[in-house]
Amino acid sequence: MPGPRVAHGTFCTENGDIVQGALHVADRIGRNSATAQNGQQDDVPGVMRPPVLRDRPAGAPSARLHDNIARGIGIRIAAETLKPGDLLPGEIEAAEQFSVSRTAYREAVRILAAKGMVESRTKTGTRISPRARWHILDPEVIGWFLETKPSEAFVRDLFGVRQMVEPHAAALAATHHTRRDLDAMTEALDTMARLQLATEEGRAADRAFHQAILAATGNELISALSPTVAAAIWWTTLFKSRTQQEPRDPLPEHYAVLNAIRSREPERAREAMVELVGFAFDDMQLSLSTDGDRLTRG
Amino acid sequence: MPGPRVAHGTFCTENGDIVQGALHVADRIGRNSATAQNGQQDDVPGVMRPPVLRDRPAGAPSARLHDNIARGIGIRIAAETLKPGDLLPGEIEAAEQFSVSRTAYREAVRILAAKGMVESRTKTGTRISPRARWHILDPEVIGWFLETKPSEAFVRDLFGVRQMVEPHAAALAATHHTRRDLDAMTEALDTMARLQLATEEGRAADRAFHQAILAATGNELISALSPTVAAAIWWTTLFKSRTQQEPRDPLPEHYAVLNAIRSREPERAREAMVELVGFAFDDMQLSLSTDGDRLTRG
DNA sequence: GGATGAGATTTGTCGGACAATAATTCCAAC
DNA sequence: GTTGGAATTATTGTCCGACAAATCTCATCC
Repeated sequence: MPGPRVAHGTFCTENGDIVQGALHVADRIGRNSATAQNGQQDDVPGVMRPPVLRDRPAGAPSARLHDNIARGIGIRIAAETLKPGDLLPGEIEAAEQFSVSRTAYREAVRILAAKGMVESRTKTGTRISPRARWHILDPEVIGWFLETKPSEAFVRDLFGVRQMVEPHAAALAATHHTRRDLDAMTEALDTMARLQLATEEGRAADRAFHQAILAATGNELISALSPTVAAAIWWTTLFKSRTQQEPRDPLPEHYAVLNAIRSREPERAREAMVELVGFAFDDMQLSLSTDGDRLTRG
Repeated sequence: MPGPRVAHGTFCTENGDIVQGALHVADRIGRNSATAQNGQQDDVPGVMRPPVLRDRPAGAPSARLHDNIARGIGIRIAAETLKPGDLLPGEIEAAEQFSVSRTAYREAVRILAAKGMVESRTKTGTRISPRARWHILDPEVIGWFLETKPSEAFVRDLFGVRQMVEPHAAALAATHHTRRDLDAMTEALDTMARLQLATEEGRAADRAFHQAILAATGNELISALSPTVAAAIWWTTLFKSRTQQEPRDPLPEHYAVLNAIRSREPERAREAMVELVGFAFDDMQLSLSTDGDRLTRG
């Protein structure tokens, strides 16, 4: 084998860049001892707290090796530490870097492949797929994008989806909603009013409100966009509460939407939602312009 | 172990239903001999031809065991042969039914889990997730749904997405499109005009046209809805060409959209697309009402 | 110069083993 | 009888080592 082989413990990008030790997920400090230490925080450099896009109730099965590895690689792909076209190390070497068996590493790769982010071929190896193939609407993938500081373009795209989806969904919800849907919206909005957006619970209620609207469309495909919408909301509300000293009260717009839906007026619901998303869009742009790169601070 | 144990070669649903031998994917007739026989058709009962939602050029890596198994189970879930809450057999038993190793079967399960369709827990086993958790916008999942006769509700939901996405996208494309985008749209439409929708190539050009519009929005999240839109188009055009003796010429609406986008008139593009989707919606409902259950015929 | 074949490298698959986890059962104590 | 807790046990999670299959590379031959 001629030519200088890449040193152990490194990832090699297509351009020849070397990512030093970029890939080691929470070394499993002695697999026999220390079962009690539930290391929640996987230390990925420069990440924000994991967004709660989907509430896993109690038994969080996130302790599985392959899930953690898939997440670790997925975040690095989202953060463009690993770029499309880059080749991952061979399975034996990669497994060693993560200190896991080849089996576990392979299952992680299967997860990433299922999300369109990598592609494996014999002899060729496993390489990062072109961005257009990523299943970027996949809840977990979106979560990985939010783990690092998302690009401005990504945040704008997220809001592009909101602007497209939510007014339409509000109109549909106005005509299609059931009693149960309305209850969910009402309860979510009441909790949001009670707890405000300063608390994580309050923000969760905000997301739940919007999710309830998508669900009320009666269209399960539209409802499947909830995580995407939630991601946009999560991002905005997080930074709004950080950057604005006196954030505008978002409740009036929300109740306007709810009331229009309750009284089954599609057009009014659409318009109210357009206005709500418009306000959120302004907040988002404010966050983008003012916040700079303070995003990664603990 | 008291009580009658489920016989070998069966899947057991939650209600106690037994699915006889429902799960055997293309038994790999002697893994040493007969490499030449590329068994393209996985024999799943009552399926239509696999839709070409994403064109895999040449090296179709579909020969992999875990992909086939994931696909087989995914289709059965989509077809509701396996229902949410149902428990899959244990890994050893399931692997035996597919005549593969536990490793290969497990990788298949990881794929399905990555798409939100199953959930594995120790001791509990692997069970089908509630429908709301399925990543139903995932291209492969949509493909699995189209493999069997989709429910009317699903087809309507697909069109609900078209009605929401495409007019908005057309308007965005009118303002955001680049020269390259316009070329792609024009070429696709010209091919469609030349080959008509009777040929698969012509239908592919139709899908390519709509995909180009989504891409021209410049929003990669909206663009990620291409497979969903394509699925709706695929379904309609397939049955329109079967059921209608003299299908209406779809080209005028298409060129109306293209011209509006080319001249950068968002509102006109939106309206033209509303009309186009409206026509398609009518065709879809016609197919649903007239075609009945002739769908699965070879 | 192009086609062809041998070799080497990488993923794909196999089989068996043990660990970790949690549902179940059973026993004991109240 | 009920409740609490410990032992049992079934199931997934992980590891290891080996071989098969595919295909890229390169040398060879026509």
